[in-house]
Amino acid sequence: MKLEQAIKSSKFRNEVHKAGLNILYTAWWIKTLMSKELKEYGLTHEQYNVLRILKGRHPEQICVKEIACRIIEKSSNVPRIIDRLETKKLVKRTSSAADKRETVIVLTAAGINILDHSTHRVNNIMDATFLIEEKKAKALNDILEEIRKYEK
Amino acid sequence: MKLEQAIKSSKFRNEVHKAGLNILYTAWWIKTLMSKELKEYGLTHEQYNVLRILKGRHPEQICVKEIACRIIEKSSNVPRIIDRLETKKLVKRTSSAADKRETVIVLTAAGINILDHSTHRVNNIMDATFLIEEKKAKALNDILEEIRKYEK
DNA sequence: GTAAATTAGATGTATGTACATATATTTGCA
DNA sequence: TGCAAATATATGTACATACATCTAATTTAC
Repeated sequence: MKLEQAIKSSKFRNEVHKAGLNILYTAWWIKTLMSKELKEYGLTHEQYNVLRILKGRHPEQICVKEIACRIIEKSSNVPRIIDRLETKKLVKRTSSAADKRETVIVLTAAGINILDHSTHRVNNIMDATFLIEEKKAKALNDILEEIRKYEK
Repeated sequence: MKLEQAIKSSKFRNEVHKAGLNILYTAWWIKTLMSKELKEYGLTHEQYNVLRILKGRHPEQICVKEIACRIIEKSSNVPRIIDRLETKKLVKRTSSAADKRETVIVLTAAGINILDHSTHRVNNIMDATFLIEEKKAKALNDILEEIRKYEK
């Protein structure tokens, strides 16, 4: 869908301004698409993101800070997301022996299981919806990274 | 900044998968950038978005449903955002005479004033940061709209 | 002409974001 | 060595999101 239709507006200062809004709208659209698939597993998009990060290092335990620096939305409150994953017994939280300030987290068997199934579903929906050539995806990645070139 | 650095990960299924994460990360980055500027005016990104929509039709009054269909994040709870704008006396809320189910909203003088100043600031920061050619922005817009082609 | 269905908006709840502050632990240096 | 600064995480608060439910008003359908 064209952005003009999606937000019922056609007044943009220029293509660059439109691009900003288009990125925000597309991000909302992707999150909504993923969240619909994750709902069946009782997971939110953010909980899924944390589980994926844990999977990347499994069976190693990783600390809260390390999850925080890998998460997409940097201002997420990681301890709170872990609270909910712990309640659902998808992760186990332990105080680190090496540094008692740290809390280390590890996936449980149930966590691995739910992640495997939900990842399969999420990948399928994305592959079926995100229908662009690798070449265009590469061009998109290059432009996004050029935009963020002066990131502080 | 490269996405690999931003999320400390370099394992993507393919360029298309990376593009999805890159869009999500860039959207977070843009919102954070804008929110920093808006903070000075005591506005959140979402409140700003609603004020902009009202400005687009000013001095006409528009109803809650119409704001909702123009907003970027479609699942926003518009009545609640309006609550906060009303408390700050930036908008006025009235029951519609034509259809008493509707609530119509209009910007106050204070609302117009704060919007003018904050828009100036937001546009400046975006122009100074989003440094890409119109041509590339156009290419970006085309690819994003191709991704959303099969939007339900 | 009235009852049922639809629509607009308000409100409730769980979760997340953004940011400030508190607590415990570790580090670094005088 | 001892104490201030830094670090890791937890917790508190205001606001937003996602979604369900409720109420009032309007439309429709018979």
